[in-house]
Amino acid sequence: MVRVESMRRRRLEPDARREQILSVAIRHFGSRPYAEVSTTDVARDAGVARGLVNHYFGTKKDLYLAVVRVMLTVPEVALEQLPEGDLPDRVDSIVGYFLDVVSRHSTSWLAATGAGGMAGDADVNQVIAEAVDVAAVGVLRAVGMGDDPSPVLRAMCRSYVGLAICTAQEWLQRGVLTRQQVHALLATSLIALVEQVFPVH
Amino acid sequence: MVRVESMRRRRLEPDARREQILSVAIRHFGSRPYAEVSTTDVARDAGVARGLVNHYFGTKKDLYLAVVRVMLTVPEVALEQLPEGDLPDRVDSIVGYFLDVVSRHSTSWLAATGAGGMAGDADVNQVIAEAVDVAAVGVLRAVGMGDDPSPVLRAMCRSYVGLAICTAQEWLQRGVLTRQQVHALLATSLIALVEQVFPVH
DNA sequence: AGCACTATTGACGGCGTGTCAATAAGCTCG
DNA sequence: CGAGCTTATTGACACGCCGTCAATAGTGCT
Repeated sequence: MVRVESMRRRRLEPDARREQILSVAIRHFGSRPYAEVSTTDVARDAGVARGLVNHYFGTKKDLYLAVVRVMLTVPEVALEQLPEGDLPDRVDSIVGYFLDVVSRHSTSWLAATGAGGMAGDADVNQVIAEAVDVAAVGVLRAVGMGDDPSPVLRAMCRSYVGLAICTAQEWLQRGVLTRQQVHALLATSLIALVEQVFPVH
Repeated sequence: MVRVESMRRRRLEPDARREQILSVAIRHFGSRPYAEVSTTDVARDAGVARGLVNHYFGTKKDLYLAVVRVMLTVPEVALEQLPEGDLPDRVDSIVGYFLDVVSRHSTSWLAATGAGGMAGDADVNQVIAEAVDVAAVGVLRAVGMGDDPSPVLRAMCRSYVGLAICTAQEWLQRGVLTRQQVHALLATSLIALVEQVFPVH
């Protein structure tokens, strides 16, 4: 059952080989927890010696970091849409867009965010923290407090992004909340923050 | 430099030995990420053969689960205080109590919650999810919607607990927010949820 | 003192990981 | 077309950590 290509060594461009291994790693880390994925599995599925994985992505954790980066950079793309209208409309659009993105590729997104921490590992936390921060500034721009936000404003908005992540996890993993309920919760929370908490500082 | 007691075997009651090993494990897992803690370290610091750790707590993950359970059961104690007064007063008291508990033993709490996931491990997630759920029903009781809350109400309040956890992490790990700002954010968010989102369902 | 119970040990086998010299695939040039 | 060179790729090595289990030795009891 082994392919003929795997009998003979195939020599690929470094970029192509790296991309191929990365895709296999994404599939594995997306469906199983970190500890249950071995670099041997990834190498075997990629039809490649295990040492090559270490050659392209140093350690196993580095490979995992690359995977998480790919999984989290997906939502960044279409934040360029500038919603017009008053505050409730803009909030509705940004919340709806977030729920769209999250529910589309829910499994990988859940794997990336649910991996939040990997038992307190510093590097993984930093990658997720950066993604949360860019999402926070995106939210700030969407609600009209965009240009050059203060550090405290950014921090508060990071907290809101944390709420959004937790609520989306609650929505997707357990089935108890409907999308409408999730939407209402996130929208009214954001409006309350923008109107009552953010202006004070 | 080795203690005289460690030269000779010491025989302890199972409960005492288990407690001793657990305390050492708490110290280690509280200061280092999961992967960087070996059962060899724990056993050596406890002055005990490594096999004994496996004998009391089956696998390494089971030991870690016991540690996380201890770290998370701390906040449950004094939720029995029933704050009287109108909604803002009750919200203020519950938020202040939460921030007190969290800031008191911040390191272990951060280790337990920041471990949120351990890279998607099912068992660890379930332990944290249970702690979040009991916190959610505590919040619901504190705000007066306590008796027999519906599943959707519990789910929404779990989301709010997620916001509280993320905000506390933001507060304790980075230093950008003050306690007053964190308090205001959590209080107004909870009030908005109670007044505008919860009643609809 | 001798004995039985059991807490405790130490070694064994296995797995996963990171490293590094050796190998061969594919391109270039005579 | 063949020799040579670059380098992508391999395979084996050593190390560390984990779970298991029979063997060992504390400790109380008769």
